[in-house]
Amino acid sequence: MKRIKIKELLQSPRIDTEIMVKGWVRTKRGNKNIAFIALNDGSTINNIQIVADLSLFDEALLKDITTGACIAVKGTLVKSQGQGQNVEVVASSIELYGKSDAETFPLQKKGHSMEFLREIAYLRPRTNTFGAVLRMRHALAYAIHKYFNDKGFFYLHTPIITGSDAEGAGEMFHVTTFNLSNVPMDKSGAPDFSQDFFGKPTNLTVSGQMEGELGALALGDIYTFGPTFRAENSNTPRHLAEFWMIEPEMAFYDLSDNMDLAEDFIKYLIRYALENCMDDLEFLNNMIDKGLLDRLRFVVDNEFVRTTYTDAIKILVESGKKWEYPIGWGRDLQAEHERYLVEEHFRKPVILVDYPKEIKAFYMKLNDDGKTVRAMDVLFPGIGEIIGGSQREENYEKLLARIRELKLSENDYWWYLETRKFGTAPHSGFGLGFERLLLFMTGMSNIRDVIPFPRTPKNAEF
RNA sequence: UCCUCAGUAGCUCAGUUGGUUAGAGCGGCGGACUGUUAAUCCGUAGGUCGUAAGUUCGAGCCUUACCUGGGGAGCCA
Repeated sequence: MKRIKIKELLQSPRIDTEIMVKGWVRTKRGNKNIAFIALNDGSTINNIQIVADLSLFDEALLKDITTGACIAVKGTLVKSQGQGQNVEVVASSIELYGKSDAETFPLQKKGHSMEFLREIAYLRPRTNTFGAVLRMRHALAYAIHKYFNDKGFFYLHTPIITGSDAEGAGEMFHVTTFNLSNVPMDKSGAPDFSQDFFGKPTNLTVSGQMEGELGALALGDIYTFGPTFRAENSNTPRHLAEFWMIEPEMAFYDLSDNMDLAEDFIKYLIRYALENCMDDLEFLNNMIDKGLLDRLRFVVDNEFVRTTYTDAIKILVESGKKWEYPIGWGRDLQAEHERYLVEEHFRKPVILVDYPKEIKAFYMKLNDDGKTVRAMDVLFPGIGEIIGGSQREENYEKLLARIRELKLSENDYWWYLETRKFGTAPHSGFGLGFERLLLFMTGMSNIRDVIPFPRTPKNAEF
């Protein structure tokens, strides 16, 4: 007999048919005559109730059916006599695949703290919460590919190992095959990378944007979706050393087109989740964050506010509030400022544009005022900046001038500059941190709990 | 990296001005119960109080250092 997934079983239950389900025991209750087993196979957050008449089964077998054990059950699907579920399986035979010693199995029927579950990351996908989060993570990854594919974007695979310093965006992990206790040195006493695997210093990528731009200037619209790495000693609920990033890059898009895409993209993803992940969203709404569904619907139903950095500064000054960090034109906005704009002043997602060039990256297109660049940050309630992007500087001379102004190495960017020599074009793009998106979409509060195996300073277990 | 709070049973926690033998709930184990829903009821085992040093007649409690974790900040996505 072929196994049926619990999700399918519950979606279109065929009463009085013989079926077989396989999964892991969540709970077992009952008395001397009858046992009720809540079985979950990961296909859905919902369990199927297995009813076992104790007189039909070996006592030793039933004793081994404990929380966490894996079993295969054949039986008849019937309407449930009890409250709490519509259908249940009256078992005719049970096969035990894997025992789960009750004294040492760490998961209980009751809830655990997120901190404890993080220590048993090899088992936490068996919990309702992590099952829901991981199913949503999959659904949104799929929705991202579907969104871009349907719009004619091409998925570009940018390198994980790079020889360039990208935009100087933070500390990088070195990639080397050197024996670290015996590194070859050159005459000046520095490591001699000409003897290393790639013949030069290499790192794990911090962004696929620059390679993405090359793709956009050939294929039109591209996106990347892959792992990125930051070796910064950031110990916060919003940072990972290894995280996944989505970076679309579009030829012929100006900043306004870029904003339109970013807003449409995020709303599409939320709508996709509301239409396809409701079981998991309802669970998360009940158990993790009571405001989750309202907040998701609110974002879908409202236009994002678009305003300039300069106007935002004005609003912050005129608010009359006392700030821990000073406000002033030319200073970057701190978390407290962004939160005020999003959560108190506008009470909506906000897109800020036209930042001072001094506080943004060299590749952003200079505005006519000569002081600001065509940058955009999308700010969300709770998590702050969820998207950062810009129109890119496509003019060779201006780009080169910025690189020199900031005393960056021209050699490092030679290939990036070449694209501005041969058929340059206006283009734009943005980056979205996948786990930050998941924080918003699931209501989880720590980024370590929306990725299966988090990598953070001092933590690379599993 | 900085600030701050915490670390006591498998889990979540309580533990009085420093004082004899460190407690509870849940979970586990044993038992009861004719359909349970985080079942219920009775019983029971389970501890190097994060690590190291110090103060003291005496430390879970006070001091110092370190380790680990939470929250906030910076950097950022």
